[in-house]
Parts: sequence; structure tokens; C-alpha cells
Amino acid sequence: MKSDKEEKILKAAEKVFIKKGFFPTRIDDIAEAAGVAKGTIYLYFSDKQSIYVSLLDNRLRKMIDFLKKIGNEKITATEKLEKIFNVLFDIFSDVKGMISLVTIENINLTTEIMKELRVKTKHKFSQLIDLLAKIIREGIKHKELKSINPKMGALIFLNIAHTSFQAHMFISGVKEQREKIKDIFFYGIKPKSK
Amino acid sequence: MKSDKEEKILKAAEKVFIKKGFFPTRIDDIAEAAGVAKGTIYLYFSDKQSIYVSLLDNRLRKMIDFLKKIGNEKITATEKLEKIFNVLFDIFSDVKGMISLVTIENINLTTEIMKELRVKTKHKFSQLIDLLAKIIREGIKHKELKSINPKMGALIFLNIAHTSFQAHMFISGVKEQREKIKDIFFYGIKPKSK
Amino acid sequence: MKSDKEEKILKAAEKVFIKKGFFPTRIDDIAEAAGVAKGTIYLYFSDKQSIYVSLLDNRLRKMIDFLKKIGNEKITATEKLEKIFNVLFDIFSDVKGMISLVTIENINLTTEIMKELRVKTKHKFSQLIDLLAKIIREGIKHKELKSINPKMGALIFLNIAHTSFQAHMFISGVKEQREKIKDIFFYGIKPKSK
Amino acid sequence: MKSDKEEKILKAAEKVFIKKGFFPTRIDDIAEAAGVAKGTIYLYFSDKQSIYVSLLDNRLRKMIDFLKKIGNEKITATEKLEKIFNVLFDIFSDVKGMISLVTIENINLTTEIMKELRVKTKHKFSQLIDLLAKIIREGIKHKELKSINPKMGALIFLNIAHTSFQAHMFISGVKEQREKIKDIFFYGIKPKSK
DNA sequence: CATGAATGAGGCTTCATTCAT
DNA sequence: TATGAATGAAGCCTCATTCAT
Repeated sequence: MKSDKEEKILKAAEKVFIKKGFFPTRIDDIAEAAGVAKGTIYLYFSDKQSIYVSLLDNRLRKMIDFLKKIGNEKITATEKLEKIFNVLFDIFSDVKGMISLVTIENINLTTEIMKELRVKTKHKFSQLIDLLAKIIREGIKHKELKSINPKMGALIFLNIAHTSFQAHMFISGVKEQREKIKDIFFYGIKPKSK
Repeated sequence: MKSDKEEKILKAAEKVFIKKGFFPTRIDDIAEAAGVAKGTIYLYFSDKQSIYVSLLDNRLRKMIDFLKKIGNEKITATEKLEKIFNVLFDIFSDVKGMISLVTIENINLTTEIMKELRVKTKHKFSQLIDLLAKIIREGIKHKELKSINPKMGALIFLNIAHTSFQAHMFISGVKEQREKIKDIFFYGIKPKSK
Repeated sequence: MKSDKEEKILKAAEKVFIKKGFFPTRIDDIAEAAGVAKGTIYLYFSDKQSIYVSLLDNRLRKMIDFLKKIGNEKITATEKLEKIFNVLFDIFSDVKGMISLVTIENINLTTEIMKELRVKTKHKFSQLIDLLAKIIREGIKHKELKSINPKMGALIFLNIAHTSFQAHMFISGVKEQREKIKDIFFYGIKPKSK
Repeated sequence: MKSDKEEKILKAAEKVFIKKGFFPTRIDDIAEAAGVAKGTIYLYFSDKQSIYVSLLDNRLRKMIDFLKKIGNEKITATEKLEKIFNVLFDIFSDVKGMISLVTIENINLTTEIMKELRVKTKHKFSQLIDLLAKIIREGIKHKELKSINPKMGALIFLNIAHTSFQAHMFISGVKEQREKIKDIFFYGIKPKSK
């Protein structure tokens, strides 16, 4: 049960972190964006990193909850993946930049540095992958999907959805391409052999 | 024709940047890794950022050269993509960490921050995407590939190849999965419908 | 309305700048002299140079105000010059070193270097010369003074007053010589011809 | 008997020191201006300061020699001062900037800092003042000049001549004013009382 | 003698964090 | 709780000086 202030700070921090990245973001930036004094931030967070971890944690938790919910629905694995893909794609293509905060890229960012962040985050990332993998495994079991390493499938799934984020830099009208992209995940880039 | 020292510094810098990331890397770290004095670095590079740009530039140039070479071969678009995928996949799964320096992630890292880096790099990134897109366009033309936005196709291609990098964190035996992953790009995760 | 701290820093900076000069003065020196932490200085000044500019500005403003006041008094140009000379002479011979911060020498110091300082200061220096020149022009008009270039007259006036500063290095009892020196400015070093 | 190289370095150093001042001048600047390698400079001078001292020394020696020569001529003190004034004035108004290297200002520059420079220079400065003072004393003795402290007279004399240097910043056509300025030294700024 | 690549001490400045109010 | 002035550790970069060639 977070206080209003804490929520306000997190919101502000997310905005700034997305815009500038972790290191270039100054506590002052966050304080200003949140409309609180710098000192106030330290009443709610022990340090800069913990704000970041907190944000990542929130997002991952939400995604995990979402995946759990979808995972439990009485629909086919394919339908589950479609639903998830749509949501991810829309988030990624809408929010721009947000991804740098939420997705797989963070694994990289945290390599070797910010042990705390990595430790605290790794577990949730794994959980997320596992939930996706579970759906894929289910799909494989029901012959809906090819037999592949489910985790690898999960990663590919995430990366393809994630593509929508980068696409903005090179292409216009990304959102409209959702179905086509999803189609590649499911059916490949090759046309159906007659 | 770079001097020995410059080469030595670049090598060292790459190692450190990959290990720690741009911001946490200290000039001292690079100097120490290169076995030179701090000041020496500034004989060859104007500042920390320019070392990074230089590295990125080198790698991108190599990738571009490679794509150009493949692009000119007298083989089908599909064969070109296969060759490229194999090489990228192997690089990504071998070198670990290296990717954080070379791939699409950098687009993200450089968003908003480090204008110079972005400017200097954006062009080469675009070129790289364009070369891939050209191959895809060619494939579409010859009905080898579905009709999709070629740049989007290029991005998806890169992201799938890139998956191999992240995969190490969650899966063992990534390298062995190359063909299966490539297969997903070409034919999708769905099994061939009867 | 400057804060206490800012005032304290300026006071300290003046002391150190006078003692050591601009370049050899370290921010640490100023911080120590002011009894604040190094970082604190940057809460009030953007950089070392701006402290210097600020000091110069203050002093020049005071001198300008003084010249304006005298300039408006209902007394002869000669009387104005006498008053001004007395004040300058006393300042210069009292405070020692202070001059290096305040007087014409700075024109020199700032030539070619530290554009910002020069730009910000040049205007006030000119203003000061102009105010003196105005008095001299007035004196010429009323036949109290010889017809000379008023600005040149102003400069000579300042330089002679300034002599008292250097004099300490070579002579004792400088202060007692004020009237004699002033006399040279007004009547020259030659004895009255019969 | 200085070598060519040494002479070349000194010439270059003088140019640069005058343009940029002591501290902002880099050894590289001097080397480049002299057309020699940086290391070469250290074959002839122990350090940056000693170049400066050497320059100052040269100039002062020349001035001293000149004053000695004039001092020994069989002419009145007044004539001697006129000759000296003319020479100084021309130097000062010609070379611009040079003064910062040669004249009284250096006393200031060396306050507290650069002990070596001060020590090595003080003596020559004194000698220079003494030679001028001697002429003034002589003038006083012969009733050509008012009875004032000869050293103070010497300083005033130098400062007035020096005015021509600063004047460039505020006035055009400085050189043409030599006689008028000299006149002020001899007869003051007040018109001859009827 | 001459070179200029290499060194590394030291300066300025930033910014996460603290703490008195 | 909230503030924001103050702190000072730490990083980037410069440049006088050295030294192997």
C-alpha cells in the first residue's frame, strides 16, 4: 500500500528514467518531475538504484500477473499467445522508450553492474519467461506449436513483440503492422507453400 | 591504419565497456586494461564517448561490409538470409556481452542521450537495416518471402538472431538451437498445417 | 540581496585571488578560506571565472557609483578630481594587492584570454573611464584644465593614482606623499617657472 | 651567447606569452610557434617559468642598459627624461600587449606567486627604478624638477608612459598624443596660470 | 642535440546522499 | 514528514615534464 508521495515519485522517476536512462538521470530530475524536494525521495527510497529496482519490479509484477491470468484462461495456447502478443505489442509501440525500462534489454544493462538490481530482477525475469514457456509447452503438447525449447520460444516471442519498439526509429505506421508481425511469429516469413 | 597503441586502447575499451557498460566504465579502467597511462588515451581519443563511438563504428562497418558482400552473391534471398543468420547467431551466442556493444540495443541506449553518439551511429544503423531490407525486398519480389514491410522484416530478423544473446541467461546449449530458431523465422512457430 | 554564504565566498575569494592571482587560485583555496565545502561554491557560482567576474563587477560598480556621485556635486572639475584622487589614492595605498583586482591592470590580464570576463568587464571599465572623462571635459570647458583628449586624461589620472599601489615595493611612507603626487598631476614635475 | 634555437624559442615564447598570458600559455604553444619539438625546449630551459624569467630579464637588461646610456649623456635631466619617455612611449604604444611582459604590472603578477620569478626580477626592477630616480634626483638638484621623492617620481614617470599601452583600448590615435602626455608629466594638466 | 609519445599529478566540476531546521 | 542547503568523494580531462629513440 504505497503512499501518494511514493507513487508520485515512482511515476516521475519512470518518466525520467525512460527519457534519459539510469545513469544520466539525476535525483534532482526526479524530484523536480515529482514536484517534491530532493530529500523527500530519500524518505521513500534508500537510493537511486532502489527506485529503479522498484519500477522494474512493479512492471514485471504486472506483466507476471497478466501472464498468470491469461495462462489460466480456458483458451488454446495459440489464443493465449495472441492475446499476450497484442498487449505487449501495443505497450511497446505506444509508449516508446518504455521498453528500456521493462524488457529484456535490462538483462544487458545489468550485466556485471548493479548486482543488487540484477539479483532482485533476475528472479522475476525468469518467472516471466517461465510463464510464457509454460504456455508454449502447453501449445507443443497439444500440437498447436512446433516442438522447440519452450524458453527459447518465449524469448523469441518477446523479442518479436519488442521489435515494435525499435521499429519507430526506422518505420512509420508501426502499429498497423501488428497482425503481420504476429503472423511471422506463428507462420514464418515464408509464404505458405502451395 | 591505426597505431598499435590506438588498437590496444580500443581492444581494452571494448572489453571494459562490454563488462561494465558505458557510464560505469572509468577512463582509468580502460587505461589500466590497455596498460597505458590515463593521459595516453587522450592522445588518441578526444573523450570517453569518442572511444565508444569508434568501437560501435568499427563493428557496424564490419557488419555492413559483410552484408554487402552477401548481398552481392549470386544466391537466393533465402540463402542470403540463412548465411547472415548463421553468422549473426554465432557471433551473438559466442561472444556474449559483445552484443550490448553492437546491436540494436544501442539504438535504445542512445535515445535522448549522447546526441553525438546517436548522430554518428544512426546513419550506420540505418544502412545496416537497409541492406537487410534490400535482401528481403528481393525475396518478396521473387515470391520467396511474404509481402511485408522490408525494414520491419529486417528488424524482426535481427531481433530473432539476437535472441541467442539473451538466451544464455535462461537456457543452456543455445548454439545447438540455431536451426530451430532460424526455422521459426522462416516457417513460424506453428507446425506445418497438414 | 546576497545570501550570507555567497557573501562569505566572495570575501574569501577576493582574499585569495588578491594573494595568488586568478590562475593559481584553486577552488579548494577559496572553499577553505570561506569555510565551506568545495561543492557549496557551485551552489552560488557557476564556475571559477564567474566568481572573479562577480568580484570585479562589484568593485567596478562601487567605483562607478562613487564617480557618479562626485560627478553630480556642485563643485569645480578640479575639486572633483581632487576628491576622487584622494579616495583612490587611499584605497590603493591602504589595501595593497587589492588593486590587482580592481584596476586597469585587469584590462591587460583579460586581453585575449577569458573572453567572457573581458566582455562582462569591458563595459564597466569603459563606463568608469567615461565618467572620469566627463569631469575632465567639463574642466577643459571651464578652462580649468588643458585641452587634451579627456579619455587619455582619465587614464593618466588613474595611472598616477595607481602609482601609490606599486610604490610600496620601493618606497616607505607612500601615504604621506599623496599631495605631492596629486600636485604632479595638476601642475607637473617641473617647478613653476618664475 | 645564445644559440639560434634558444633565441628562436625566446622569440616565440614572448609572442605567445604576450598574447595569452603566462598561465594559459602551453609549452606546446611555444614549441609550435618556435617550430621546434616540445622536448627541445627543455634542452634550453629548465621549465616554463624560467622561459618567462629569461624574457623578463632580457627586457629589463635592455632597458637598464638604455637608461645607463642616457644617464651618462651630457644633457640635462629634463632632456634625458624626454628621450626616455619618447622611447618608452613608442615601445608601449607600438607593441601593444608587450607591456604585460615588461613593465610594472609584473610586480603585481608576481605577488606571492612564482617566488623565483619575483626574486630574480625584483632586483632588476629596483635597478631600473633607481636609474630613473638618479636622473630625477639630478634634475631636482639642478632645480629643473620639483623636490619630490625621486623613486616616486620615477614610478609616476613610468606609469604615465605606460598609459599609452592601455590607451589603445579606449582611444584611437594614441601615438599622436605623445607630446601632450609628456607635457602633463612635466607641466601638469592645469593650464599655465596667466 | 632533437623528437614527440607517454606519463600521471592535480584541477575543476558533478551529484548522490545527509541532516539541521 | 518535508525541505533543500551543504557536503565531499570521485570522475574527466589537461598539460608540464620526462625519456627512449
